[in-house]
Parts: sequence; structure tokens; C-alpha cells
Amino acid sequence: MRNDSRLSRMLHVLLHMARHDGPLTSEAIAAMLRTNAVVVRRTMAGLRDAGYVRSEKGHGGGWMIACDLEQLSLLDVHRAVGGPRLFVIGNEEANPDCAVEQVVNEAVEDVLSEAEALLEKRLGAISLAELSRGFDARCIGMT
Amino acid sequence: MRNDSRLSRMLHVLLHMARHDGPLTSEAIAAMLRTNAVVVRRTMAGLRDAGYVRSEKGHGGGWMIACDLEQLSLLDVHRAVGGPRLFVIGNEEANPDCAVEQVVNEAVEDVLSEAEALLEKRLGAISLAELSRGFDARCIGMT
DNA sequence: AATCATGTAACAACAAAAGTATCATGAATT
DNA sequence: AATTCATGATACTTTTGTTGTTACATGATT
Repeated sequence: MRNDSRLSRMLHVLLHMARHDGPLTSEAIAAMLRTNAVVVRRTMAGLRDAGYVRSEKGHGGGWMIACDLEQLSLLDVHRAVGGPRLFVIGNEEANPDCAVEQVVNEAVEDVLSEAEALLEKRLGAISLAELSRGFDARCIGMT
Repeated sequence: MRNDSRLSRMLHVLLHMARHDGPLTSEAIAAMLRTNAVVVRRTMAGLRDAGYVRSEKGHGGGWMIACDLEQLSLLDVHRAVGGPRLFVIGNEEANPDCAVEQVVNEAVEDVLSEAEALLEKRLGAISLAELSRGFDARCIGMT
């Protein structure tokens, strides 16, 4: 499988939306992401259901931010796009009979759990607003 | 894709081999893992190339441990089976033109890198011998 | 009424591990 | 020497989930 880039893509879109006045259409967003408008709608649907963005049909419609970006973390976005799976590696069987396999599974799970906890902690500590400020800082540095 | 269970499976096999006198055939190992002998040979090939196990053809042949399990870490096994990919999530494009995307990618990569470092540190700190002792301890606890 | 935009459904493309069948190669037994 | 057992290697198919694509329905604006 390819990388699950939904988190990355949605962060990209949200930052663009934050700097854009008025709604953005799925087509416009698709162009930014170099993909298809249906992929955009499918992925953004999670953000909409979570209340982070709003969508409007018809003329002048499109996608708008519907929350405070100071309060929206990368973890929120990750969860909203339905990406609970983080690791490629894992155990073959969840509840093995073999005692050796049980010991192995526990060891692997312990390590993965710790890494997952760190990942969620870090993703939860960064807000979209901070990312946006990071962009500003970079732009100033480039002048 | 399903979980990459090569690390988990190889740990399982190595612990069994450590408690078994003489070589184990691919068929016997496949039975343990509830899979196919070809899958076993394919996966164990990495361990063989790294020098962690040895294989012999013909009558009385099979797989044997060829290293000190005190010196063999879970990270060594992970690398030997060719499992460098850890995370499902990631960025869509490695070197984007868009400055917004660059900021997003850096943020996501930072978090993933940190989690990866932790994971490798933890996997590197556990030896197969320790796992084996963990199994012993569990068995004693069950009597 | 026409147009624009989202919403939804259905299916193909793609990637990577896992499963399977087949045959070659080499070692031990007879 | 022939047979048997075991690995080595190759070439598929299957599976699982994201992504890409087409098609059509729904609703809002002009």
C-alpha cells in the first residue's frame, strides 16, 4: 500500500483555506493536491463530520473552515480522516495459544504502544494555528 | 496491506529454535506459524544473509541459530527481514514546491522521525536472550 | 431552467505482504 | 547409483487498504 497521506493532505488544505477568503471548491483543492475532486470530498467528509469544516452546494459554494485553528490539533485531523492505523508492522495473531508467541507479541506490542503514545502526544501538541505561524515565519525569513 | 508480521514471526521462530535441539525444517516452522514453507524460506533468507541463522539441505537439514542470542536485538531482526517501513501515514510528496506543503511535511516528518527513533531505540534494547528469559519466567509463574 | 457544486456509489489502479505451485540443486540414506 | 529429503529460486495469485476515476443524484444560486 502507498502511504496514507490523508493527514498530510488535509493539513495542507486547511492552511490554504486559512489564508483564503471565501469557500474553496473541491476542484480547486484537488488542483492544489494534484488529485481528483472526489478524493477531496471523500477525505474532507471526515473533517466535515467532525465539525472542523463546512461545505456548501451550488454557486459560490465550496469548503470553509468552521472551527478555531488554535483549538485544532494535528491529532484531531488525523482522527477525523479516520486514520487510526499508524504502523505497518504488527503481530500475526492477536490471541495466540503458543506461549512463546504470547511473549513475543507482548514485547512487540509494548514497543509499538509506547511509540504510538509518543506520536499521539506530539500530534496533539501542535495546532493548525501554530503550523500557520510556522509558515509566516518561513516567509519572513525568505524576504 | 495487512500487517507486516515478519518481525513478530521471526522472533517467534528464533525462540522456538533456541529451545530445540538440532535443525528445524521449513515445514516444521511453517506449521508453527500456520503458513507455508516457502513463506518461511523467503523470510528466513534475510536472517541467513545477516548471519543470524544457518540452513542445511538434505536429510537432517533445516534451520539453526548461528549467533549469540544475547547479542541479537529485535532491531537486528527487524532490519534483517527487510522491514524498514514502519508507518502507514506519511507525506504525499517528498519535495513539494508549495511552501505551505513544505511546512506541513516538515511538521509531520518531525513527529514521525521522533517516533521512529524511539521505536528503534526500544527494539535495539531488547535481545532475543531477554525474550527467551521472559518466556522462562512466564512458565515458572504458571506452575 | 440552467449551471454549479457537493454527496454518493461503484469500480479500477496500485502497492506490498502473504499464500501457492513448480522445479532446480544439493546432501544424506539406502 | 538411485531415492528421498530439504533448501533455493521463480512465477504467479490472493488479500487489504489507499488512491484514482466515472457516473449520477441532490441541492443552491443565477
